[in-house]
Amino acid sequence: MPSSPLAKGSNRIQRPVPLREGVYEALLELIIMRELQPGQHLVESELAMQLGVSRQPVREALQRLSTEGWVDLRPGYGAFVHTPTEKEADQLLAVRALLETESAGLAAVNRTEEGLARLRELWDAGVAAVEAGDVDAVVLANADFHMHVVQLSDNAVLAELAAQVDRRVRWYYAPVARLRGRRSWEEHAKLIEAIAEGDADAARRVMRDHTENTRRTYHEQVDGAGVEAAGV
Amino acid sequence: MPSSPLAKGSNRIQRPVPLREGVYEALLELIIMRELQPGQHLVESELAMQLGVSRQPVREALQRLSTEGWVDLRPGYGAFVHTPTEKEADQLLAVRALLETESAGLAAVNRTEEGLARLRELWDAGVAAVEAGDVDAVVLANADFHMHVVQLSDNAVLAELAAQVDRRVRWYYAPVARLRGRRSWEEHAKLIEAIAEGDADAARRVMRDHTENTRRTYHEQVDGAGVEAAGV
DNA sequence: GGATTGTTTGTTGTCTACAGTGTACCGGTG
DNA sequence: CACCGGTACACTGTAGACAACAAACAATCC
Repeated sequence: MPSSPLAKGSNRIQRPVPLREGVYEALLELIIMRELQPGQHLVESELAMQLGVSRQPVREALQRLSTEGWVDLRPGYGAFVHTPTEKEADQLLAVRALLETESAGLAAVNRTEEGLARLRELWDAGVAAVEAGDVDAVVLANADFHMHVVQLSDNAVLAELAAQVDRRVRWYYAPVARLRGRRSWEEHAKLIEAIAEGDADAARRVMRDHTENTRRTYHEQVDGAGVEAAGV
Repeated sequence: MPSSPLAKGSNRIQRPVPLREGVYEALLELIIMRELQPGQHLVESELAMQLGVSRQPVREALQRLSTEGWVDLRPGYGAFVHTPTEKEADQLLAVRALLETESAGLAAVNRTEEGLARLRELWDAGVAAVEAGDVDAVVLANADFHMHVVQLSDNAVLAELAAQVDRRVRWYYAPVARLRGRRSWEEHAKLIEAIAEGDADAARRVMRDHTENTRRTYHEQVDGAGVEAAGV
C-alpha cells in the first residue's frame, strides 16, 4: 500500500466544485467589471435562470458576496450591488497603504530566495505588459505583484485582509492603473531592492510612498484635475 | 402630512429579522464560547432541529460564518468549526496591534466630545466591573472600549477590519483578559488622555504598547510560563 | 386631476423532497 | 484473521413548492 501509485492525495479524483462557488465567481467578476452596476437589484430568480441553476446556490453566493462587501442584502427587498462612495474609496486606500506598508516591512524580514525570484518574474511580466501597451495585463500584473509582496510577509491574516481590501480597491483604481504604468514599475523595482537587502525600513518607506501615490492619483482623477497619474 | 404622528421613520414597524441572522448569532456565540469545539463537525440537519428551523437558514448562516473564518466548509463533507493555531493567534494579534495602533492615532485626530464622553463612560464601566470581580463583564467592557476607539478613527473600513480581527482574537485571549484586568484599564486611561489631547503620536505609542502587552501575555499563557498577565 | 383603496404581479425567505456521495458495518472468502 | 465487496444509513447540494411581503397598476372616490 505505501508504494501504490494511487496513494498520493494529488491523484485523488477531484470532486465537483459546488455550484455556489461558480455562481460566486461569475457574479463577482460581473460586479468588478461593472457589468452589474452599483445599486443594481440582483434578482435571485433571474440570476438563477441566466446561470442555469436553481435559486439556492445563487442565494448562497449572494450571502458570501454580502459578507465580503460586494453586495448589500436588504431583508425582504433583496440583494443590491454595493454602491461605493468616495469616502469609502479613500478609507480603503488608506487601509491598503497601512496593510501593504506593514507587509513590505515583514517581507524584507521574512523573504526567501524563491519568493524574490518570483517577485522579479512578476516585475518582468509587468514591464513587458507596459511596453506592449496591454493595459489589462498591466492592471493584472500590478495586482499579482502586490499580492506576492503581501504573501512574502508570512502573515496569513495580514495577507487575507490585504486581499480583501485589494479586491475592493480594484473598483476604484483600475482606470488609474492604466495611466503611466511605467512609473509605478520603477517604484516596484525599488521595493524589490529593499526587500532583497532585508531593509525593512526602506521597504516600508517605498511602499508607503507608492500606495500614497495611488491615493493621491485617485483623488486627482476623481476631481478631474489631471491625467498626471503618479502610479499604482 | 409633515406633522403626522406616524411620519417619523423611528415609528416604523420593524420587519422580522430573517431566521438566518438569528441562526448566525446563535452559532457564533456557541463557537466563541467554545460550546462548539474547534474541529467539530456542524451537521446542518442537527443544528436545524436544535434551533427549530429548516436547513436553509442554517446553510446561509454557515456560509457567512465560513466567509468570516469561524467555520471551514468542505464541499461534500460539511461544515467544521475552524481550528485556530498558535501561529494564527500570533498573526491575529500582530494585525490587531497594527490596526488598533493606527486607529488610536486617527481617533486622536478625529475625536469628538461625545465620543470622548462615551469612551470615559466605557472606562468607568470597565473599572467598576474589575472592582466587582465580574470577570465576564470585564471581558465585554474591554471589547466595547476597544471598538469605540476604533470607531473614533472615522475610518469605517478600518473599523470593519478591526472588528473582524477582534472577534477572532477573542477566542484566544478571553482567558487572558480575566487576569489582572486592572492594569489594562490603567493603560486605557493613558490612551483616553492622549486622544483627548489630540496627541496622535502618544495615542499610537500607548496603543502599540498595550496591544503588544496582550500579545506577550498570550504567549506566556500558552507556554504556561506564568500568570503575570500584563493586560489586554 | 389627485388621492385612496383594492388587486395583481414579482420577489424573498423558508420548508420539503430528491439525488448523489461518503462512511460505517456486515457477510463472505482466502 | 485480514481483506474485499455490497448494503444501509447519514449527510450534503440542489431543486421545487409555498407563504408572506413589497411594489406596481388599475379602479374608484372626492
